[in-house]
Amino acid sequence: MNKNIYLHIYNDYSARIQSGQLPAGKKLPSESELAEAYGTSRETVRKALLMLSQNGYIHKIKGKGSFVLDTQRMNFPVSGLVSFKEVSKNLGRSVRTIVYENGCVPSTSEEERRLQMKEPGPLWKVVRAREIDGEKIILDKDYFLTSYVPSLTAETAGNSIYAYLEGELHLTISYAKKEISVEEATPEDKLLLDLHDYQHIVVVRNYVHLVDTKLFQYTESRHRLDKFQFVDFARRAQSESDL
Amino acid sequence: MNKNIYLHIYNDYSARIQSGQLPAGKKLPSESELAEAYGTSRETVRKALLMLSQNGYIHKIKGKGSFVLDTQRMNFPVSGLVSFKEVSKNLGRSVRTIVYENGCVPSTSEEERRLQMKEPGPLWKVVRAREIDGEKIILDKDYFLTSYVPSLTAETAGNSIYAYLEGELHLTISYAKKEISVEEATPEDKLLLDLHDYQHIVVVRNYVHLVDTKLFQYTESRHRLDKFQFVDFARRAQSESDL
DNA sequence: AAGTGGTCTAGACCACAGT
DNA sequence: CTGTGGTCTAGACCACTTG
Repeated sequence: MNKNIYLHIYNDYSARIQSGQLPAGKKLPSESELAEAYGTSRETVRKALLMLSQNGYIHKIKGKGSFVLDTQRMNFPVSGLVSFKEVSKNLGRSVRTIVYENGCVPSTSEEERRLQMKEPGPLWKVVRAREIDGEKIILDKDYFLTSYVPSLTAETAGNSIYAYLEGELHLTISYAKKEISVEEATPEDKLLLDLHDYQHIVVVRNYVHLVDTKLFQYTESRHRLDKFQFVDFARRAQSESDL
Repeated sequence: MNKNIYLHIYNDYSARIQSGQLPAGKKLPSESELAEAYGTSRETVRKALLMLSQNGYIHKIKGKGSFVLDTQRMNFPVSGLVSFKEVSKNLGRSVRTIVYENGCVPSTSEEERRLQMKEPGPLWKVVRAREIDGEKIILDKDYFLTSYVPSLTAETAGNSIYAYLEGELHLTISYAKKEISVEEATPEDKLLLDLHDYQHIVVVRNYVHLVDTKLFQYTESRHRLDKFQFVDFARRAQSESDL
């Protein structure tokens, strides 16, 4: 068992910090001590600590040590890909998913542009509303290239599509670009969501790429203004030329 | 000259990729080749490639190599700290800064909460509007703990505060938490910005920490709805327990 | 001076791609 | 089989912090 020791260390400490077992400000063992404790080398420990640092769990200070950050106040480090992050900020609420549409459709010109399609073709389209505490707050519109995702069952659409893509189809998602903007609410928004009198809506566009760098999914997540929140944790760049 | 070789490699390649000299899809030399070319070891090369990958410049595929990503379409990798990122999405526009307020004020209870102050005290407060193409689009409200920033000149407030903090005061910014939400426009927003008839405003709250993990600055950036855009580049997490 | 993290080395073995 | 990136090792020297 000498594989992915750094992930093991990372999981150990991220769990202990998230659970509050290690409180904010607490000093971690030194890198040498951790190396010995896990029976590994210092560089491997450093790899785990780098990840903890980049994900907002700890903070390293040269000459002093590594310290637990206040993750409670941080909510949690976002900038992630995982689908429901924006929603599940406050857990312990009743969440329900309503599937409005789930099937294969011909592409529109806008969808071709979003998915960088060279010519019109079929798309798998899923439209779902997320209901929280009895109000339909979020409209999720997902588009998949049929070459990767031939079809989705209604049951899958009602649950986590990501789990299906990775677990069943073995598609490996690699990276994504996310754009957040505010736009005028469309008639569709007003029809499918409980928008009250809001005239605008927060649009989160997600362009999802596979390991072969191919764009395979485009997702539009449309949030009611008052319920939207996005949290981002950012470290200062080390390089000068990074703008 | 054997220090920060990995930064050197990173700067070389990020520059070449941003300039378009290395086009999207181009394969980089292998890690061994790069190690020899730069007269260093493979692990050092890997450190540079990891940074390039995390900042959205390249993409690594096991068994195949490292490939340049389409950074044009990416706009640029955000999740940064640099102040004007949200604004400067489209460059080449006339941008002007109007300083409304720049001085020391007693703290309000909300400000004490934002800055985690235990008791009331003086704050350095800067209020500025950003005018783009003749319209005041963004209202920036910055608060600094006077223990770190005793004062700012009007000239500094008109330019980049960050450059002053790091260059002159030698404060090293380490990390920040950013929160994006949409709120009702205040009378102050309507007075100081060209809001048209928009009743809501996008609020970006920034909590900035120094290397000693102390929170020293709180910034509120209030954007007119229609001009707001946030772009984020996210890599898929390697760990399972990351939610 | 002792302890800490930051950087670097020169190897090694593995898993995966392509031939 | 060869070449690629992914992981790991057991050292080394440096810069910084603290006593």
